[in-house]
Amino acid sequence: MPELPEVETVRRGLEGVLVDARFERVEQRRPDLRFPFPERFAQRLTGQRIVSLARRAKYLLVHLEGGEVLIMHLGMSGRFIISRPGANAQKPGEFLHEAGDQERHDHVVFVMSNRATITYNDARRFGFMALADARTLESHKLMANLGVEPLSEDLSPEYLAARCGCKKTSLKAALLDQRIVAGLGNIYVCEALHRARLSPRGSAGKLTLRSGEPSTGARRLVEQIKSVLEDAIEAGGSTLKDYHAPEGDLGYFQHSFAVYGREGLECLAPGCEGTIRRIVQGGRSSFYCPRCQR
DNA sequence: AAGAACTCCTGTTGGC
DNA sequence: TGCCAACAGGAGTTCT
Repeated sequence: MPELPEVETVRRGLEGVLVDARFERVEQRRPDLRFPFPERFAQRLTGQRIVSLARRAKYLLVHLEGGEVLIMHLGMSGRFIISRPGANAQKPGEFLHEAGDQERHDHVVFVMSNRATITYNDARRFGFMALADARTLESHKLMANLGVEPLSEDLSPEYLAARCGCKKTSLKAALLDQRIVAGLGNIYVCEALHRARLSPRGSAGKLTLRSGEPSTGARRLVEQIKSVLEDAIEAGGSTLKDYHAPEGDLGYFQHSFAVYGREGLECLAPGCEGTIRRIVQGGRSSFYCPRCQR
């Protein structure tokens, strides 16, 4: 589910309860998520103090005092629920059915030294957790092939043109490729392409001029990738289905979608009177306006 | 060897 | 109301 803005929102929500606290008890309720948990997962975390909580692409990176890093990916449906003693006190018998239904997918429970409890819930189990040595984190197989962070200076028109220039694939597929730009997903690729007035069906190679310079489209695209991600983070991410930030706050960027999920509705670009279409690329929906996105 | 198709899993939604 | 197919924010693996 979560793309970069949602993961960043989760990171901010967890930072306050995690950093400087210790894992007092870790309850791993099944042997695997998408992949098996690391060997002795709970034992390796228990007693460790958390030094910092970072994000790389769609990964959360929990730096531990002992030199290991807990790497977590939320997949499509992963979420964290923070609870503190005394908060959300429920009357006996109230909401028991709903609580039980949700608990079915509570796969890991972290009990912290500050009394906060953080529960990882993931219905589809496409998420996963791994442990890595902090000294070699960059070369860990999950990190090694990631492309640039879209909100850093590393994502420039020159970089994007260089990485896409030789590609035969579509612009949509190139932007979803985490080895080129790390952290974009289906929603924000659709939205960034619309803001940049580029069709998802266009070829990635067109971002590069014959001279090797970035095209004007490439310059617009880089600018709009950054702006859509910044706007979404500002809004606390997007809430679809029942996703929410760890403290239960709902993001509201979904109200700002110009194309995603808007098939058949009017294009919101000023002066454009096109109609949003949905096509399938690589088995996934692309929403775009055939009139203003070329 | 790039690019597309397939795969994992469960829940929700929309059409009949 | 019920049933069933289509679809969902990801990405590693397997094909062509």
